[in-house]
Amino acid sequence: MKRITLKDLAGLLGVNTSTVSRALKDHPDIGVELREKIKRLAKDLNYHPNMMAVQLRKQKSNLIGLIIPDAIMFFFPSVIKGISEVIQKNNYKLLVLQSGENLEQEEENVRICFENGVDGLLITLTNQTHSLNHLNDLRDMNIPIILVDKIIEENSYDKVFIDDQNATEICINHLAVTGCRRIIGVFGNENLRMTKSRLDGFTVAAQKYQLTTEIVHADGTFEAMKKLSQSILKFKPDGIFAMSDETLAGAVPAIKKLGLKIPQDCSVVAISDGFLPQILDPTITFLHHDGLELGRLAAKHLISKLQNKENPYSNQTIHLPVNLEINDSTKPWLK
Amino acid sequence: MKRITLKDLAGLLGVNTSTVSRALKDHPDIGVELREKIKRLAKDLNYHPNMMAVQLRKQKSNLIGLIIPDAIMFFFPSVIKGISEVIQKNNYKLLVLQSGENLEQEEENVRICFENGVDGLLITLTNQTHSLNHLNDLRDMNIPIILVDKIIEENSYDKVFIDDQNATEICINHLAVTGCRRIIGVFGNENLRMTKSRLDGFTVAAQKYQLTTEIVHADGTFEAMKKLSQSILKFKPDGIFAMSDETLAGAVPAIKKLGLKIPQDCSVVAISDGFLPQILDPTITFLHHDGLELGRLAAKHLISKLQNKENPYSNQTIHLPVNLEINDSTKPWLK
DNA sequence: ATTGTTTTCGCAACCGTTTGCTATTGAAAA
DNA sequence: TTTTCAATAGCAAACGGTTGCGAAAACAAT
Repeated sequence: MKRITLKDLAGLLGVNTSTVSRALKDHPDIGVELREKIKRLAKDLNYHPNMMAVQLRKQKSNLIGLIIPDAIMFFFPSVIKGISEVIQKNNYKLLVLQSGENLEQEEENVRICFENGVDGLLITLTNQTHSLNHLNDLRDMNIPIILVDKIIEENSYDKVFIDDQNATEICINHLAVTGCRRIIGVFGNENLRMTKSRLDGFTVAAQKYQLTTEIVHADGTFEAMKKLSQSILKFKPDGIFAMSDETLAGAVPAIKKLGLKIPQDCSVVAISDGFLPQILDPTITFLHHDGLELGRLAAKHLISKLQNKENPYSNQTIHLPVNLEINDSTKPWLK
Repeated sequence: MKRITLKDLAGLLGVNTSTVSRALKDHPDIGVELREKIKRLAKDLNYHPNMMAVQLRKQKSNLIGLIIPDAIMFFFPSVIKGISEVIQKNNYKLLVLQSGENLEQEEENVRICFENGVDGLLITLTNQTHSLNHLNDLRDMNIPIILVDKIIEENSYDKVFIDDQNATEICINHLAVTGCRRIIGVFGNENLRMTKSRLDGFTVAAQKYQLTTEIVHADGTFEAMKKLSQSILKFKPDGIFAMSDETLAGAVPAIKKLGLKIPQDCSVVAISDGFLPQILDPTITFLHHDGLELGRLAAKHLISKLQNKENPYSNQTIHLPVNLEINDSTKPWLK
């Protein structure tokens, strides 16, 4: 079956397509009587506008591009959900592109966004992205772009992410005030800005509380587990900080395997999206790096830029508020 | 900055837009010399075709709609990833719409897909969806639609999901051959087709092995935990089957709380996407309901329909192959 | 009766590409 | 020299809407 078009409706009623177009959007130029007749027919024939045509004419796609490294990692599903929620509520549509931690794919994805005329872009950079030149085309067109979560410093785009240094300080603070003096920090890939910032927070807080510390860098869960095991044996910590879900997932088994009890023998605090710490036994105190809220915040910020036609590149840094979820004995996720 | 168009290029070179259009796609009608000149200019000026126009003209969007209840639930992130992978590899784009387990939102999302001229649709129905009438518009246009994972029986659309009954039988079989005789099955919302099928499998296998069984229905993790706790006290099982991640997440804490050891006092087997069973302590044997593969399979099926212009509504049922991951003592996810 | 003002609707251009057909060449074949 | 035929490039319609402007008719004011 062919799609019903404005022309079809116009032909059937012997009026001009422009009249139909206006009638359907309640333009006052069209008489009430005719207007109703047109709307009735449109409904009867189940007319739906062809958005490709609308978009072309209006030069607006109502499409938002979302480029992420990997839809499956701990954090991103919630981010997608948060973004999608806000986007849909504002009559935008979400084009989801995965880069698979691959810079070339990311560039390709940006190109796809450009060609499809996205009105705005939300992008979480891959770990390999060290320049933002591939965003230039979109920038030239004044299309708002927001860097989400994984960002790089040298740029003038808006960014939405948590204050990594502060978040880490809060975690270490908690360890310190609950009595820990010897703390191991488990960190991810040391080339990432995120890792560096959290490392900074770790160092600052450690100095403040005069803690004895040790640092473990690990790429991925398994490496974290192996390296931490050795480190624990040598260093004999009474507290461990995991900077991410990936490292936490390695840290907890390592601790258990050595026969240490959490938190009696060794406290654990992590920065996490929240699922893992509450599923582990025992549950772990964590600083909530809330993907859902981060997604919502980023999307809202983008939408407001779009609607208020603000300067698309205001170079703002928006920090997601964080809070510590003390979780040593309860399972609030079961509530 | 304005976007460079074919017209711009044509104007600059004093040729017709059709010439430029053909040159850029290596049409033999255009002389090699001119063709190269055009391509060079296009590259220099960083020309990108406007897909909205292309789509309108070609009446093809290369867009695939994905409608899911909730992007954050255990299973769906992997499904999204699998689909996205295959879709991108075939030069399609993914429009992701969430229904939030809400039928009206689902209908709205279908409408959005229709208006945006998706070339195909992948849809995981909400729990409230009991009819497929809202798909009629797309069906009338001969747009291929594939039901993924959550399906309903009464329809003639293609479906991709696991053989729930068989999967359950495999799980119960494993419990039986490892010596369990008294088994509790923990099931989700009893109105869902998926629950019914898994219940059927449970019953069939229980009969086959002459097991004594008990059934618990629970909506959500917390309810599963509460109901199962009581049930365990009364029934004294030596094996527990959880039909989903949601129920499993309730079952394991319930068992532990009663002081029972897994698997010494009570074996546990679940149908699961795989993350949770491998994160729990101890790790749980599970039948892998693989979202990643399911997504890939569904997407591939859709793409092949699109490319081969097959009958869009062949009413096929495609079952994802399943396999049991015996996981009582190892943590393969750390490998 | 004339002029002015609304109301109601049509005309046609436009958004950026694609594509069937035609027109203009120059060279090979007759 | 005339005919034939490629090779090359242009013309214009089409995709399905939107929108500025003008036209006709109806009504009010003078």
